[in-house]
Amino acid sequence: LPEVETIRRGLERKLVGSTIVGMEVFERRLRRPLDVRSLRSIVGRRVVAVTRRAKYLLLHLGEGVVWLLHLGMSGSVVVARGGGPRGAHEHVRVRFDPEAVLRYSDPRRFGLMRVGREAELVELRGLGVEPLGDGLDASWLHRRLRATRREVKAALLDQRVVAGIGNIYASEILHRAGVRPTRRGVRLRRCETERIAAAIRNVLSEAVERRGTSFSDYFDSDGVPGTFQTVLGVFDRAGLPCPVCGAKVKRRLHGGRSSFYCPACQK
DNA sequence: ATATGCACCTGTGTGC
DNA sequence: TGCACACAGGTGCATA
Repeated sequence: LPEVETIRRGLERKLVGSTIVGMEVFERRLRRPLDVRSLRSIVGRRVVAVTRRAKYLLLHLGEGVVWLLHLGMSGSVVVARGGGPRGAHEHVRVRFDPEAVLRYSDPRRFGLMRVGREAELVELRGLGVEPLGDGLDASWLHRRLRATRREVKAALLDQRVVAGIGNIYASEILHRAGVRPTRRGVRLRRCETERIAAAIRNVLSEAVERRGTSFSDYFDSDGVPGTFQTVLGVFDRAGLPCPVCGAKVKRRLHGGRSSFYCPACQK
């Protein structure tokens, strides 16, 4: 979410008020094949607003038409003045007036791009509350987490509960809250769910301020990396000391995804 | 409801 | 240098 929000702000600044004047599709095989005809239908429309829902970007084009983008694991969107040759994994290029070029690249092709009416975008159905909005109230989160026997890390990654927490931030949030990723929701105490609720807001808003976490692929719509990787407490730090207590950070796999935690700070 | 595994892809790092 | 393997920021589906 912090990465997507950073890109949203860049697109808002650069594209609101601009008109789409051209589109080239180089590769249609994303997670779902691109529907080139409906994509091309946005040529001639103007960007009215750029919003975000969970990890989806919505470019509002007037009359209820929305251009929906998801960056998957490795996607990027860069907006610049000029074009240049096609990038190695550049799949779509869109030209705007006044002069701007948006380049959508995605090496792993797990991303998504489609056009539709907002109410009809099935991808947005069933998403949970926005973690930086008003919906994330501590009492509500307590009830939701206590209502499940799942591990709390799995519950935080479930986009139907809180929409937008990814694997980096799930580990960071639980470290900040002092709760092990393997704890069952139903076993959490009130004070713990309160700390989790506060950590969700604090970790995500700090990561937004730092313009996201950059390891290798991610950069914003100016091509600039984020800086949250410099303040990570546990993520990708297996064997290194916990910055809070100095104990060695551990890594474990559940369901094919890594969790990182401090065995001393997190109970 | 939940857990698990796998599928979709390419790139990178590691150990041999 | 080549090779095999594990793993990577996400989501969706099939199966128990």
